[in-house]
Amino acid sequence: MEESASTGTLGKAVAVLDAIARAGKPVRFRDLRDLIGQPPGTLHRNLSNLMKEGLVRANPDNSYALGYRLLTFASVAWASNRFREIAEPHLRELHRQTDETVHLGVLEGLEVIYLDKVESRQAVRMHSQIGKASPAYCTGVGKAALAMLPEEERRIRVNSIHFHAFTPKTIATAMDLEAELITIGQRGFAFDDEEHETGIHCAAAPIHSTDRSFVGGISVTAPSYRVSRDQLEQWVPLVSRAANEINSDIAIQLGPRV
Amino acid sequence: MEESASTGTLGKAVAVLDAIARAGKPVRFRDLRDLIGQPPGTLHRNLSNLMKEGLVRANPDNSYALGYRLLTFASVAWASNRFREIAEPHLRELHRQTDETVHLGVLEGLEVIYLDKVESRQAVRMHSQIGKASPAYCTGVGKAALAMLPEEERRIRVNSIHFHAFTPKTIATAMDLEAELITIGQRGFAFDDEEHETGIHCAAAPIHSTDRSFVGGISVTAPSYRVSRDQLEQWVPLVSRAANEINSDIAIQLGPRV
DNA sequence: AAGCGTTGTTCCACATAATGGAACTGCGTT
DNA sequence: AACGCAGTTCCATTATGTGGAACAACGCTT
Repeated sequence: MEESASTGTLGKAVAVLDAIARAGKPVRFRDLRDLIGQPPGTLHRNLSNLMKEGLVRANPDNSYALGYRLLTFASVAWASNRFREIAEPHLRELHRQTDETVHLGVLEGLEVIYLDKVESRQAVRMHSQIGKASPAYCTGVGKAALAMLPEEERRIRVNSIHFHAFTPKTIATAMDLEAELITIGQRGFAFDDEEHETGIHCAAAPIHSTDRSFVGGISVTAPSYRVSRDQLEQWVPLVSRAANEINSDIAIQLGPRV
Repeated sequence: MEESASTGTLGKAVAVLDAIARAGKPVRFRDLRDLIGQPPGTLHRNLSNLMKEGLVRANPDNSYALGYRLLTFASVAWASNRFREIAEPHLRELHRQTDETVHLGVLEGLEVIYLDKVESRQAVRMHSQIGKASPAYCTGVGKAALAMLPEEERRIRVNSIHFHAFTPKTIATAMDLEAELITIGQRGFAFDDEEHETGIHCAAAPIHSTDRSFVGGISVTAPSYRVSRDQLEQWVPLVSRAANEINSDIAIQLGPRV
């Protein structure tokens, strides 16, 4: 009963996009060939088609980068996203209350994708993180979101994670994560205690559509040297309240049917 | 000698993405079917594949929206873009000098895609416009960029434009645009005199890679009621200087070969 | 509440488009 | 100048997408 049939031709094209994205810089033909193992003829045609569609861009030195059309698609995806729109005022309020960086993220497979961000120091480019994907198992938003999944679904996902210890405090086994998620599910909020990046911790709370087809979370993030664990814990009610308000706004605005 | 072969399967998948993007809001199956004319079976499979790849997302009410993975691709595309990176300090400087909104855009076919923006009033969401596509023929950046194309290429593009008079001042014929572009090419800068949106005008200057495989521009935009045409003209040297500095930085940093 | 029209889903014989090995081109290197 | 490798083109084979039609699910009307 294997249901996950391949996406055929499309999957191969997306694999090319993904390889370029993972590289994080322009890649040459040969590097791509090694990364995804497509024979030269096939890869060449894929790139050629992607370029015609504006999804890939060739530099004059025969290196390839992601195309500008992806920006346009993302711009629309972002602007027309209801969850983000509904959450926005609550992010601002939470930021006003804490004066620290507030994130909104959504769970996509095993990753959290950040949909929005409000940060104290506007000097840093605001959109630098929008769209960024991070592992769910070592981020506050990610753990809060995972904890909201139905038990069966949660277990499947947890068991397919490839753990990497980003810091000494990273939860690095399925068993530990499972235990942590149960705790988070019970108390309704999560911490990231320097699990992704040393010196950065956060408090997070889950948000979700009523049918949980969409799960995500919000968080308040701060450097450990400036904000104590105690302070973080004192913010939990604020974070939880914001999350609850978002949840209820979602339930109201997207209808009980959703 | 028709060279523009179709992109086959990929093209049809992208047509679906494009239709959803154009709608600017979640669309239902039937609407998509009408928009792109794919038979139900085909459309259903395309959507199914796009969803498996995370490029499309289904709402519980059977409407489809662009997927979160597009945000991630765009995030990488934006962060790893050298032109944007090189231009950034010059945008900031131009903003400092004028205290008005500064744009960086790149020409993609017949459209300008905005890569960056620095605006005076930070109250408005900064990334609201990043990735946005606008017609080239009625924007300052677009006209400046078109004017930099080799004559033959420019004429081909101008002749394939479908003009729409957004305002009474919009240039709406290929002949008028051609004349305007020649003028712009000679003097080295462009204005948008309320041609896209009544009450908004701007001064722009072209930027380009040395081989002109990439053309774009920067602009200073302001509402007419607050900034006079005279003021705009006085800013032209600043805009031109910033553009020239970007051009020379590009030439240096991306190498004479590029 | 039943029936009907609309909307979305599945299936399968067929046609088309993708595949990839191999031969080729051209650029950079010694 | 000749070598080697990155990148490109070609084409017979094969896998994949195609779309009509039959089917299922939903919601709206009577």
